[in-house]
Amino acid sequence: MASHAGVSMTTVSDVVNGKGRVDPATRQRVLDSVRDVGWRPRRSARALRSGETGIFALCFPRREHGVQDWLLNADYDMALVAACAAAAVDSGRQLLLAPRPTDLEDLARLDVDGVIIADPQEHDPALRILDQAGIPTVTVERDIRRDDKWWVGTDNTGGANSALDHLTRQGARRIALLTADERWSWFADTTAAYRAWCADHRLRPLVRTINADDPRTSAAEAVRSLLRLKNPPDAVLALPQGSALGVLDAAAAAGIGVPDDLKLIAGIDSQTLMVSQPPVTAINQQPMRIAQAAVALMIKRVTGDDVPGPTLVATDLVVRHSTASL
Amino acid sequence: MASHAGVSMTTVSDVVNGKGRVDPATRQRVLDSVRDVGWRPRRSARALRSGETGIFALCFPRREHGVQDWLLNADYDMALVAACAAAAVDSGRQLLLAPRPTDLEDLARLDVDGVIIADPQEHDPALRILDQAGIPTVTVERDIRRDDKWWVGTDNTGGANSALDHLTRQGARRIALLTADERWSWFADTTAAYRAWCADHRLRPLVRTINADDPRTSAAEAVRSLLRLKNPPDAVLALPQGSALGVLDAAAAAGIGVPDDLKLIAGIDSQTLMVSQPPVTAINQQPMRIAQAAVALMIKRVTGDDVPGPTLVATDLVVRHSTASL
DNA sequence: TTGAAAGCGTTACCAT
DNA sequence: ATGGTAACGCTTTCAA
Repeated sequence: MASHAGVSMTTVSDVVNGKGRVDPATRQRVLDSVRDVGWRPRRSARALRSGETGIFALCFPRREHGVQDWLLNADYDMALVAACAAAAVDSGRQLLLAPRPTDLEDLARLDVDGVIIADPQEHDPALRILDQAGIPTVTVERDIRRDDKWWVGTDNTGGANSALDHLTRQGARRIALLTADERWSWFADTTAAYRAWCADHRLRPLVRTINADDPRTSAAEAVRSLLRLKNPPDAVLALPQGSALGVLDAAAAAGIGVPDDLKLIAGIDSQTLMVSQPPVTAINQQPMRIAQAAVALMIKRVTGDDVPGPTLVATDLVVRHSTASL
Repeated sequence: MASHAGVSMTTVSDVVNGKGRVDPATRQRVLDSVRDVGWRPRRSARALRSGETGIFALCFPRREHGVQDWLLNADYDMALVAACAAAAVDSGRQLLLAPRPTDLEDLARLDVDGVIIADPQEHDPALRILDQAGIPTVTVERDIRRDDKWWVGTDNTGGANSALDHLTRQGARRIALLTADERWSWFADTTAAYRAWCADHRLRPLVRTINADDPRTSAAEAVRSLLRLKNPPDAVLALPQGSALGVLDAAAAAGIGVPDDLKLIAGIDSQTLMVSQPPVTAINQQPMRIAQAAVALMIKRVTGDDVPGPTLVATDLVVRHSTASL
């Protein structure tokens, strides 16, 4: 390449990196050669030289069923992935999709500038390994056992409050919560917010923990039992992805009308909730904003900027027919 | 690292690469040092040396609205991404998510062993650039203007035939097709298959091209006009993602019962079709198998193996209530 | 069984 | 304004 243009490697490097010290004529000659030869810089060589790969990794939890289903099949995850990739590209970087690193072997493969961990579990082992290896990490949602400011998360408390207030405004007097495994901050924080809200309003909390791996069926079961209470709920906040459909199933089976006899809000939005009968009001967790915030935070972390604390992203209540007042 | 273990770089390299020539004792000593020092090989250095990055890129079309929505919001794409990533990892590689390269700048950033192009358009410019740069490429679905065997695709013809046969078996006599821009092979091939099937069955084809960017509304409009025909269809095969819901909308608005008066099959499956009223029979395009095939093909391409021709993946008809017979 | 040295492509530094 | 050289961390080749 250098020889084709009749200049030194240094000059080529200066030209492609826009260093001002090259003579305009030389500069043009080099650029022409670059086009002619079809030359392009090798990322690996640059990475080796600079110590930076220009790549962030996004790691989803591994499911137990096998590698096939790393990613939850939720609309939320799709938006998160797409927006992370877009944000990475906007910053001149790229996004690698990887499974959670579980051992040093995995780490060896994962030669990136930073790792974004989606939905960390309590004491997430991947985080321990990454910390140990000194790889900059940012989590999407927080590891509930980790004291750390490098995370971006949904404002679960605000989301819960706006949902509960909305239900109250629509006439609900006894609101049940369907939650799941509290090792995830989403469930833990929202449940805490729900209890606090109930205390504020002098209401008795009505919480059922369901199985997030089989949300529809287990939500339906939970609602069936709730409806048999002597003082049954007139509204449900159904957190886990997919659980709202189970609530609809149970209501339909019991001849309970939604929203007339039972109002319903889903804790996370998805396309199915727009199509269901009736369409279900949902908390939009703003995956795109979360993704942008995560990448922005990662950039701060790798460039050495400090941050005062975690980033909270406000939710947005998408009102649909399942919470219409009569 | 080498000095910590008291051996040469060569030996370290041989140990971590499992070359058999090292003495077991030495080997163990090196492994211990690796653990102690927390050393891990740098991918960039290996890549520089070997010329292989161990990374494949998956490039989705850019939408016009901005970088935010590269990925279509379909379940199909989600599954494709996840399964490509999984397949890449299974082969010891990793998957990078990138926008379509549009110029040489983009290519410079994209230092990967191969690029998987999802849903190429007619004469996709990204393919031209990649070919020009000599970067191995595989497409998911085929560029209809490209004569090439390095693609994996859905068996659109088989899918169309099984859908049409199923409709016929369920009593349909006049089947309409909703398709879209035939620059995509999916629409082009399925439409051709539909016409051939009609010819075989001595039926007059009834085709409407709708706007895939606004599928629900434009499908509803198309169906509304179809229902006004003197000889209206009693079944619809609605190809574009989301169009089946528009068909349901139009039918409901016109007081036409599905499946009683109008049977419906969606050309691509999604979660919403399981929830809609009624649930809609759909062609499962097997995104996971497509993804596995794409990565497998890419591996063949980069390792120099030849292939006889493109890979076709069979579809699977998921029967739901919208095609029940009376 | 092990080691020394060259070289992958790039950029920083020091010379000219 | 430009060039030479070293160095980034690894693997391959050749030598001991």
